[in-house]
Amino acid sequence: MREEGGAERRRDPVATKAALLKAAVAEFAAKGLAGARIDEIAQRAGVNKQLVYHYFGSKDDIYRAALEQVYAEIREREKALHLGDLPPLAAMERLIGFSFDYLAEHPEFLALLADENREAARHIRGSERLEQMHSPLIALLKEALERGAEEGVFRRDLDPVQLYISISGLSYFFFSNNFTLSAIFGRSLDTPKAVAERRRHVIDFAMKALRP
Amino acid sequence: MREEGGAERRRDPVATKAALLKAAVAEFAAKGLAGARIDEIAQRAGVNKQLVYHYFGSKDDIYRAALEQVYAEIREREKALHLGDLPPLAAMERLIGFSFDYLAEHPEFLALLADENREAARHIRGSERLEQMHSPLIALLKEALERGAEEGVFRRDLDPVQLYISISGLSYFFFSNNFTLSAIFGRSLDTPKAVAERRRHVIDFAMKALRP
Amino acid sequence: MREEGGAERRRDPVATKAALLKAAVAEFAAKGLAGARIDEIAQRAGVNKQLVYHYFGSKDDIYRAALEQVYAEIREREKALHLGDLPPLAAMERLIGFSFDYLAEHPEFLALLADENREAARHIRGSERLEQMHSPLIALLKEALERGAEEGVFRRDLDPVQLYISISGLSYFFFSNNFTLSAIFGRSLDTPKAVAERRRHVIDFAMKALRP
Amino acid sequence: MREEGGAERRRDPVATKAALLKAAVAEFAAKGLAGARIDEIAQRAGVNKQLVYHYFGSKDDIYRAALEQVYAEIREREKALHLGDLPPLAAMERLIGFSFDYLAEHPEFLALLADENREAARHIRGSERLEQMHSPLIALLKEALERGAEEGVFRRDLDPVQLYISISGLSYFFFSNNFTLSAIFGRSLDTPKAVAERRRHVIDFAMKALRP
DNA sequence: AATGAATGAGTTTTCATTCAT
DNA sequence: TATGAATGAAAACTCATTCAT
Repeated sequence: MREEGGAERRRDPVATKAALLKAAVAEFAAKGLAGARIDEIAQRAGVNKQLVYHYFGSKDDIYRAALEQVYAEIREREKALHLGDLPPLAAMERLIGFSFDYLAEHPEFLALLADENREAARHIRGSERLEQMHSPLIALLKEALERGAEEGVFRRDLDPVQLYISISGLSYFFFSNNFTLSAIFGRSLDTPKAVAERRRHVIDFAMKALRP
Repeated sequence: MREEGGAERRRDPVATKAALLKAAVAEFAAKGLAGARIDEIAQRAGVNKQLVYHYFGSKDDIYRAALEQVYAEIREREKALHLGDLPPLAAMERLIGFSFDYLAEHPEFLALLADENREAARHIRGSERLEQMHSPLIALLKEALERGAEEGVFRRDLDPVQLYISISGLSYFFFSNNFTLSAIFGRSLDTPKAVAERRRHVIDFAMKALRP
Repeated sequence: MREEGGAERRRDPVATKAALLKAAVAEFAAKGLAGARIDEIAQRAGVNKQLVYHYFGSKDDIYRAALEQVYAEIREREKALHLGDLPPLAAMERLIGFSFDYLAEHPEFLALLADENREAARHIRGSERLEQMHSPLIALLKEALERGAEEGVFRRDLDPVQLYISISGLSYFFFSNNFTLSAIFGRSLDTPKAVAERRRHVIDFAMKALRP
Repeated sequence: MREEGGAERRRDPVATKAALLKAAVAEFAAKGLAGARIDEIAQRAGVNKQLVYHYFGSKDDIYRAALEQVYAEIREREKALHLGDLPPLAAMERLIGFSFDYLAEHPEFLALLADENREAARHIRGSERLEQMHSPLIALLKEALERGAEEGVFRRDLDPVQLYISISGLSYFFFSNNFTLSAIFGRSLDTPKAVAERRRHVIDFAMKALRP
């Protein structure tokens, strides 16, 4: 009864660290870097506050670790899409759908990025690890674009990075600003129906834009 | 002998309040609601901290005021576009370009929205004032879409709200996540050249998607 | 009953600051810089802890202020001796006696200096104010030595700074190390009798050393 | 595979304890009792923090051990002077010179004593061991004074304990307050030249004071 | 209207110490 | 003997807010 979730854990550094990281992602996503409380992270993880310092060093350090964690997770999932094995149109549609679904299911990812950007990405700027982590994705996209152009189903003049930003942006803005958009348009955008509708629109919109 | 320097502004409520609001927008944009400091806002405005309470009531209250302020500004600018007076294609292109340019020039707008969304828009949710402020925009967009469909230059099946979100998203994500995108792609996206390039891509991408 | 000493004091910045400084001298003397507690200083002064930060900035800053305070006090007292108006032998004896008595009555002065020296005087190093404060004393001593040499009662080859250090040292060490000396010699050196005995010894010892 | 580097010292209690004690002397001298960190002591000694508790019991206990250690060292050195074998004048001069040189070379001795005195010598008060350790020194001094008085080179009325305190004080104050003295007199007292000059002054001053 | 003084409740971080192996 | 994990109690410092003028 002393812990919120997870097995009985005493003197299990690996589990402790993982629990802290998970709790940190949740807390930072919910309140941002400034609003998050170390106390709360420790409590969510069911351990003593000092362990945050023992394992991570400082609030900034565990924040950085949380960021790397969520990036690693999404990249992991993208890798599992096996885009290279699909025909260009199918690959593109799967990627767009995945981008949408991932953001729908991982609001904490969005929240962490938003905060990090306000601080000009000072925690991850210049991280070679993150850069290497993302280059395969761009390579895959590039290859799909080329194959599609070959087959005559895609335009020839698309930059894969710009395309990635566009695909992400169509979904991202809907989720990141879901509440303010709902407020200014007086229309609930977080219902399952509204989400499904948006999903269709995004795929359709992007695919149309790729036509030659 | 009773004052030290700076512009004469003692006993000028209107100017004081405006100065506080401007300072608040800057401070909240830079640090978020939790990270912002009342002290700092007062200092930026060159007045005593207590006046924040005098004029606005509380931190949350001045935050809400800052939000309404930035929304009012962008809507003001959109109104000045006179989209209704242009042919559909031109109107659409102007709107897309404006959305891009406004975000480029008003990073504080982005920053405020990001924070408000993490808190589920609790400060502006249900604000009828904001809703009314935005309905003319949607009406204009709807009308442009209809005219364009009539002329055969736009698809028929587009929802103006979805389209607005898509147009905004293509620009928004680029700016809101400019720093993290730069970091993961190892490519500076905040140079004038990168911004101009993105602008071209966004207009081109969106216009292509609207084709019948 | 809410304050330890001093008059009722609300919204009296000068009195508040003075009370804090007095409390700081006592606390730092008793526990050293590292051992002193800001909380305790505020409590001793009967005010809120935050006022320490309001008026002084930080723990180090109020520590520096406490040091300057005790130096100012001793110099004030030395000035009141009017050594220049006395014949050389009398002037010297009065100075030696004063040095002894002041340390006897101001253990906090010793304690503060001890701590500051362990930190290589980092708080006062290079303080022009302190240097200027002390130069008149050395000038007076120099003049007394010269007059005494003229009259044939003092040796000719004495450096006033060295002499000052010697005079101070004979008293200082007795007080600064009173407890450890008592412990290793198994002899209480803090009784009135022991102090009086030491006083006689110091004056006698120093005056003998000055003979030509 | 179980150790990372450094000298072989696993399972060598004597060496471990000595390393801890040496590290403790350095740490306590540098930061005082309150400012010293158990963690730091362990790290300086290259062992686990828990061993401090294993071998010494608590922070106070290892502090006490450090104090006894430095006292034992200086007494050891004094014993090696063989003052009893020298003629009175030579013995006295050697003792004065030694007192000066030892303090010059052992700043940690001074630093430890200063802290212990602020706490009224609570760690060593009543230590019979220390008292016995020091009585031979006083006996030697007494005997030298008597022999000198016999020979007519020293005054007759000197108490050996007072004399010891005076001799020590002349050197001690110079070193213990070297930094604050440098600051208030605007004159570097820690250069080799200044130290040599002070050494001459101290010996000269004390020897002059002993003349009949 | 405007100010500076003052406060209480936090917040990150530190640290001596104990536990489990 | 030796280690790293874990803890509870505090410490410096912060901050939104209220008070008195």
